[in-house]
Parts: sequence; structure tokens; C-alpha cells
Amino acid sequence: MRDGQQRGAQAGEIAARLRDEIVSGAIEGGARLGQDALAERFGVSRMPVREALRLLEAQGLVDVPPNRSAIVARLSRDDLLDIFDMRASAEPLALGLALPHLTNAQIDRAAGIQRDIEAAPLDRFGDLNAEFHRTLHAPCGRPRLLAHIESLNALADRYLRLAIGTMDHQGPSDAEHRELLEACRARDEASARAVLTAHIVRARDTLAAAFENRTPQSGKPGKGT
Amino acid sequence: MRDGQQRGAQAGEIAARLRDEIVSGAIEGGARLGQDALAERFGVSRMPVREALRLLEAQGLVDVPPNRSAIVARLSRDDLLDIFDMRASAEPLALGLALPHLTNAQIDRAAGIQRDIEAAPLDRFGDLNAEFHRTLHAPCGRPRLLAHIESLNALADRYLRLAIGTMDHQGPSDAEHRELLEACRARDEASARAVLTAHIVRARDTLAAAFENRTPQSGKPGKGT
DNA sequence: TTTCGTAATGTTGGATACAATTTTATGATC
DNA sequence: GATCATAAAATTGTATCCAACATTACGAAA
Repeated sequence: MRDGQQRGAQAGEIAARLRDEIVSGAIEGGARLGQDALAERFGVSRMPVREALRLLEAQGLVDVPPNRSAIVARLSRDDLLDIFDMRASAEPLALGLALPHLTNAQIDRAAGIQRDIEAAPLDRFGDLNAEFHRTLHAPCGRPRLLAHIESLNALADRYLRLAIGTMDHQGPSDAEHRELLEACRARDEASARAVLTAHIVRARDTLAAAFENRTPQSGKPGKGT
Repeated sequence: MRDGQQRGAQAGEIAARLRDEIVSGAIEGGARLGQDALAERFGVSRMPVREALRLLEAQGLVDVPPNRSAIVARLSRDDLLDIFDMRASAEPLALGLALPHLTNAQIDRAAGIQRDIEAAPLDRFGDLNAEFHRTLHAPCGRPRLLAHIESLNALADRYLRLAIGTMDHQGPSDAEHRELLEACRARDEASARAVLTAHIVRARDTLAAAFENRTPQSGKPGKGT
């Protein structure tokens, strides 16, 4: 970690790596993130670690209570609904704004990503799926909205990984993605928004059901690394 | 500043005071926020100042480029549209979710706030208006959604203050608030959402028009304190 | 005069050191 | 054995110090 990066980038780098581990489930909800342990692990002082934790807090992935160790945000059914309803509200907005500026080349690119999704292993679904939607949303030209959606996707991925493979999510998702591409090709905003909303709402309900039947994760703290 | 606060609260306190000054326009967009100057002004070291700047950055009120001084986010028409379209998407969602849990007492409280709005001086409109909407949204029980809306309102207030008084915003706004209260009393979700959406979209368009005719703020840096 | 390169100044990022708070461990008392 | 008070250890918050980067000032050359 020490070398090979610009001066003000340590916090961002640490945040990115922690984010990956939290989203992937390598670090479970409720785990303690001690500043000292993290600093030693990444070979830096506690200062960039603190900034990284603040970044993750702003994104909603960790909770940083005053004078106490940071805690990885716990998963809950209410939180899942909170996140996915926000997605169902924000993403169709971005798509609708992007549609008039969307080029056929961009739609083709999204279609290519969808082919990758159907061919690639399941553990890459999260990243590819985000890339698919990002391609369709980007032309909206709204930096704040896009950042908001990215942030929500990171939160949503934690729930997705819990359920992926356990339920029949992939089949319907692929079909909906193709429907979405068709609506985009036709530049049919109402249809595209409706398909996307239904896509997210169905994912929400599928994941909520899967979340209830999950193998209960160890509720105890679990010393963090 | 030194006394009268808990140990881990300096950053939050500083952030709150800076936020007020930015939102109220006391510090203009583009102003430099030097860590040293802020630390001296608040009578603390640069460390809590840095955290405060990160908080404000996460909220989108300042830009913190690496190795350079923080800058108060500049206002722009595109940014205004970005913010208000997100509000028009998020707030009706919160209202719709809150409506089934909304009590008559809460609606009465909102009506009381609306009476205050119509009586109070214009410079209190921002706070009271936020309180009015907060009262109606709170029962939705979605912490992330509510925090998102609060954050957007702080951003929106900057544009509101630019235009307040210059255009006929107050009249329509009061009427729309009363319409909204009626729809809530009738527990008519579709109507309430429609009224709120129109309320925000009209505000967006009014403020966008006012923004074009604004007295051009000094585009130069302006040493910030 | 303009432009480019270099030095001086100012400002931020990170490391170390210390103070305050929380947490855990210990022991006394019921 | 359980509970509460007290003390030790661990952990965070803040201050101070140094190094790296950026900006500005200055001067030389075209």
C-alpha cells in the first residue's frame, strides 16, 4: 500500500478496499473496525484510516459512534426496503433523463455487458450488473444523482450477495434487462422507466424473502481486522 | 467553542456552523476554506477542521481537491436541476410511505407550522419549510431516505435564498402546502404525491428562472474565513 | 513586453505524541 | 453465585511536528 500512489489518495484507497470486503461479505455486519488494527494492517498511521472510515460512514456502510470503535452496518429487512425503494425512485429518474441522450452505441455496449452477465460466473454478477445500469444512466449528466445511485448500489450489493444462488433471481433479471434494452432502443421513456421500476421492485421482494430464510449470521461482534 | 461540548463533537459543531454560513450565503460559492484559517477561527487544531470539511464534502456543500484548499461548491443551473429533480423523486416516496402512519395530530402540527410560515419573516422560510415537510415525512420510518432528503434540503436552501423575495414564490407555495395538508387529511396517497411533486417541480422552475436573472456573484476566489 | 524556468512561500497530508473516554478486568459485598 | 464499585487496559479524539505538493514571486532569456 505504501508506494505507488499519489499523496492524498491513501484514505480513498483504504476505503475502497474496506468497501470491497464489506460488500463481498468478507467482513460481516457488526464487526468492529478498530483504527489501530486497520492502520497496522494497511501499513499507515491512524489518520488516513479515520478518513476512510468517514467516507464509508457517509456511504452508509459503517457506523462511527463518537469515542467508540467503528462498526460495520448491520443488515436488516427494514434497511433492505429503505435502500431498494430509494433505488426504485432514483434509477428510473436517471434513466428517463438519460434516454434522450443515449446513443445506439451505448445501448449496444450495455447489451454486450448483459451477454457477459449471462456467461460470467455468479460472483461477478454484482459488478457487471452495476456496470450495465451505469452505462444506461451515465448520459443523464447529473453528477449528484449518479453518485447517489452508485452509493445505493454498493449498499444493495450486500443484500444481493446474501441471496445470489439461493433463489431464482438470475432468470427474471436477465429477461428484464433485455426488456429494458428493447425499451431503450425504441426510446420509449415511459416503458423503460416502468420496466426498470418493476425490475428493482421484484429484486427487492425476492431479496427480502431470501433475507428471511438466510442462515442467521453470527450476531456477536467478531473482532475485526 | 472550546468549552461546553463533548469530546468527539468538535468536528460536527464546526461542520454545522460552516453549513449554516454556506447555506445562508454568508460564505459564497468558490470561497476558499483554508484549514489553518478555520482552525484559528474556531480555536481548535486543524484536525477537527479536516473532519468537518469531509462531512460537508459528503453532503455536497464543499469540494475538497487533494493537496489543495477546500472550496465552497459553486452554484449552477445544472446543479439546481440535479438537486430539485432528486427531491421531486425522493420526497413523494417518503410522503407516500408515511401517509398510512400519519396521525391527525401530526397533520395538525404541520398545519401549525404552515401558519407560522405565513406569519414569520421571509428569512425564516427555509427552516420552517423544512420543518413542515419533515413533519409529514418522518413517519415513513426510513432513516436513509430521511437523511437523504435532509441533505438535499440543505443544498436546495442555497438556491432558495438566492431567489426568495425576488419572485412570486411564497403565494403559490402556501397554497400548495394547504393543498398538501388536505390530501393528507383525506389519506389520499395519489393526490398527496401528485401535489408534492408539482410543488417541488414548480419551485425548481421558479428558482431556475430566478437563477438566470440573479445579480452575478463575484466569480473570483475571495479569501474565505 | 512576454514567456519560461527556478526559487521562495504557503498549504495540505500523514506520522507521532498525549489526553480523554470507553471497555474490560478485578475484587469486594450482598 | 450475582452485582456493583473500582482500577487497569485498550481505543478514540486532538494537538503538534514534519514532509510533500501547490501556488506565487522573481528573474532571466527571447
